[in-house]
Amino acid sequence: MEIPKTYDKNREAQIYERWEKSGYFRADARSEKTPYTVMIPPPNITDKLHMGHALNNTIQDIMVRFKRMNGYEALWVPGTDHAAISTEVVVMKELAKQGITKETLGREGFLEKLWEWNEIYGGKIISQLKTLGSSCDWDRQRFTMDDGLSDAVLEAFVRLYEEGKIYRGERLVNWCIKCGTSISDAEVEHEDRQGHLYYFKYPVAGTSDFIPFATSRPETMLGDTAIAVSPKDERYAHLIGKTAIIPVADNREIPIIADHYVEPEFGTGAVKITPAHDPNDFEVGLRHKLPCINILNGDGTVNENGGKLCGMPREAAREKVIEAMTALGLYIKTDTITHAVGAHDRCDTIVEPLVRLQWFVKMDELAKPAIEALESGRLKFNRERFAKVYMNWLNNIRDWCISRQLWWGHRIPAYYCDCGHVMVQKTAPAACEKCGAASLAQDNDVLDTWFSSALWPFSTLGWPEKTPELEKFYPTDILVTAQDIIFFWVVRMVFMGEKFMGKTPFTHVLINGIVRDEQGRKMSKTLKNGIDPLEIIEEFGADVLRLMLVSGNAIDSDTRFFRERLEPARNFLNKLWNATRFVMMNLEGLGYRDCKIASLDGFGVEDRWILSRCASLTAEVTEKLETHEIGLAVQKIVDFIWDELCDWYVEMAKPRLYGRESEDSRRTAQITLCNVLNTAFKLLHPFCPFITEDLYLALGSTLGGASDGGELGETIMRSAWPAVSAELIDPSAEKAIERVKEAVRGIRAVRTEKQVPPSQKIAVVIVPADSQAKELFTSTKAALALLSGAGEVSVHEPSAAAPTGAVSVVASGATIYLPLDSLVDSEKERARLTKEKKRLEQEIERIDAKLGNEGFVAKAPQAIIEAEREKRGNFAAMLVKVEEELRGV
RNA sequence: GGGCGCAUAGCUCAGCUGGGAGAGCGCCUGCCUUACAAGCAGGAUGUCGGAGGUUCAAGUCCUUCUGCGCCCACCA
Repeated sequence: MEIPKTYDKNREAQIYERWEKSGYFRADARSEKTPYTVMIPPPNITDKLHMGHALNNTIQDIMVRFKRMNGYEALWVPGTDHAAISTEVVVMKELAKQGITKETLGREGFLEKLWEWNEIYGGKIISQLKTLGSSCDWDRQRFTMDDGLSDAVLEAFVRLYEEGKIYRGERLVNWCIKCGTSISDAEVEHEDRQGHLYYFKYPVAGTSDFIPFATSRPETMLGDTAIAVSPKDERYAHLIGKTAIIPVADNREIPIIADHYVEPEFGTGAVKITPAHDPNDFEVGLRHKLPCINILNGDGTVNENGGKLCGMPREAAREKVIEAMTALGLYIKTDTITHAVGAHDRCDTIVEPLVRLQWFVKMDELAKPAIEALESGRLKFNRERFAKVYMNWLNNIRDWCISRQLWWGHRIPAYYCDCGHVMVQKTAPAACEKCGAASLAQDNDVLDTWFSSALWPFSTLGWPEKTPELEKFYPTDILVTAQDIIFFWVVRMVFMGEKFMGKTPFTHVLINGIVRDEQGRKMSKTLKNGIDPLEIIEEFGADVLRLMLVSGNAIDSDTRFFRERLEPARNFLNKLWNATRFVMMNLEGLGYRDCKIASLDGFGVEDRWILSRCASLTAEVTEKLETHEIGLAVQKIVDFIWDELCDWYVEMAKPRLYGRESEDSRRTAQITLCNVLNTAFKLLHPFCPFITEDLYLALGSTLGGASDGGELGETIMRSAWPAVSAELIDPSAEKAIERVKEAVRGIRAVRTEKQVPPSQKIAVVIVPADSQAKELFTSTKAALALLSGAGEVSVHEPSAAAPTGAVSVVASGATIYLPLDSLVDSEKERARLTKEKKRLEQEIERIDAKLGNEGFVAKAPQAIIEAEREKRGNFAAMLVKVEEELRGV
């Protein structure tokens, strides 16, 4: 049988295609099995997927595949997000290259372009997810703007409106002058920037007095409607109630008021109040019933309220105001300060607070069940600190501005009549229900993209229809996402889920870290440091990428992407490939059609050892996956396969496989290898789905195409997860093999020290510590010989005398003699044994100190104390042997 | 202003509920041993950031300091 020496990664595509064709990814709403549901965080159709998506989707796939093999009706719903503003910006940029603007195309024409874009990028994303191996149920693929989800959005909007939880009002919103739309608080990024703090003074009407103040935005003087001072501030007490004059605004007079918002220590202790352009001032304005003068247009230019400055951009207007005030002798000074300014997260333009008529979701009542969900434990985060982030946001939540002055998105279902009546309903009304007029205008705005994603866990299952899917698969089990969208998305899904479904949309939130570049920077388009997952998959295969992404990192911490980190992953898969290849080459004459083990009769101690280790591994990996400790789970699998299985057991089995021992022993080695490999394939399958499928099927067909209820049958992904077989766990076999390993390591070390080449087979004499050890070394003689490069191994009686002219190695179960004749140098032997003696004495001393400590003996757990005593006994016995040897040298 | 994270071998990082410091890469030595040189065997390397504390026992828990990084926030 010809099997290539390395795994062919190009087979991944075929394997995926077969899975898809066979319907293995489908979940059935009518199944009797317990559901396990995961909703993909729908990637934005702005671009193809990046490395962060690769990690995020790998984690989801691991959980889904794990649960599917565990007998759950596992459903992973895939889909994409229209990403309102982000996509609109990207498409506008593309169109600009052709000299087209959205205005020239008109609303209809522009939306057509966006749907075309969606065809291309939505498709790319889906094909990337498939390349990665994602086992999504593609029959259920959704898009946030498809008909069903759009209907859900309308339904949610109308219901919230009817309950008074959505309202329209003039509020101060974050306005992006570049995008020409309002944005939510969450979309504003604060950063410290250098700026100026300008000091001016206004004359106080009817007096010769002036009131000084500081501002970082002088142009807003045009919209000032008061000057506020602290009620406790004696300096200005006499001015309260008087009016100040704004010379640059046609000498408009504004009241001087007292408000606790003012900090007397900052600036001059007096603050100009511009309710239309500052959130604090807006609040002050409400308290004092001040007028609100909006001085800016949506594009950032000064409007008609700015008088002579009308039409001027905000920066230019600022200069003009400063000039004018200086000319009037009302300028005092300028300080340089660093202060936090808000910028739009999509375009980095400084956000302008503006009063606008917008739609809002009233958050106070909606937030309560979301807070309660976490407090009651219905909702859990993988790390406590993420729960804190979630809580902090909810406890300080403000109303959510949901209207956006864009075209790409769900258009707000509000219809306006000239008579002033407003109708909010799912379908356009034929006429005004109040005055009967037929000419109605729909609201021009669309909804914040997160409004539709907030409904994702149930809108994807058919809500508001009562579908069997919704009944079966909601609520979902786990949400895997990154920390940066806890407020944007996680919080909102929770309160919408609580609101419309009466249930928390998921029980576990698994926050994964960010994939950074090798310098630890975030991968971004501007830095051009992004790495395309497809390129990596092309070169190494999806299994290698997946393995690398989840290895060697805690799931919640950020990880750096190095190409060098791919190699260990590739090497490991190559190791597994070759180990399997080796086993398959040695299966001749087995005569079994599967690899089940009914009884351990006739199995060697090394067989029982590896089966025991494999059973422990199964238990550990299962437990780690249940608790979402993915990195720890995969590490255990890799260590087991490479170290215990390949480096020890396979080597130990060789003499038996090569037919140098009995036919029965060969068969038990074969069956053990098949059994352990089969388990290893399954445990590794969620992480590396392709290679494990290939090997599982190859091993199955070598055994004769066994078909016993799916085992080694048609696909690994629908096979049963290995059962945790407690009966296979055998501490005595594990202890025994540890003794053999210790002996082998001792011999190898001596060989290296004496520079005996591997080709030189040396004789080994073993004097076991007791009769049990004698039996052990007798039965593993051939394996030990192979592992230590020995020509002949003879096991003597426990009481046998030491051979002369030999190097001795004292191990736990035996003293081993290597008759190396000419190589033996008694000086060196004495030194070596003395060193060993010292080491043992130190160990014993350390344990004695511990056991001599009253506190330890009184308070430490019994098992810990016992283990220390046992170790001491072992060291003491070895010390006696070493001293004996020392006397003989 | 508030909150959080990180600091462990030359590098990148594991180390879950406290019980004798680990992996990969790199480095040194020797090997093409009939599965694998993408490999095998042997080896060197750490006051687990500093200082206190709790405990029989601290990389692990508490306090504090230092240095990086992140998030939230309306000081004009």
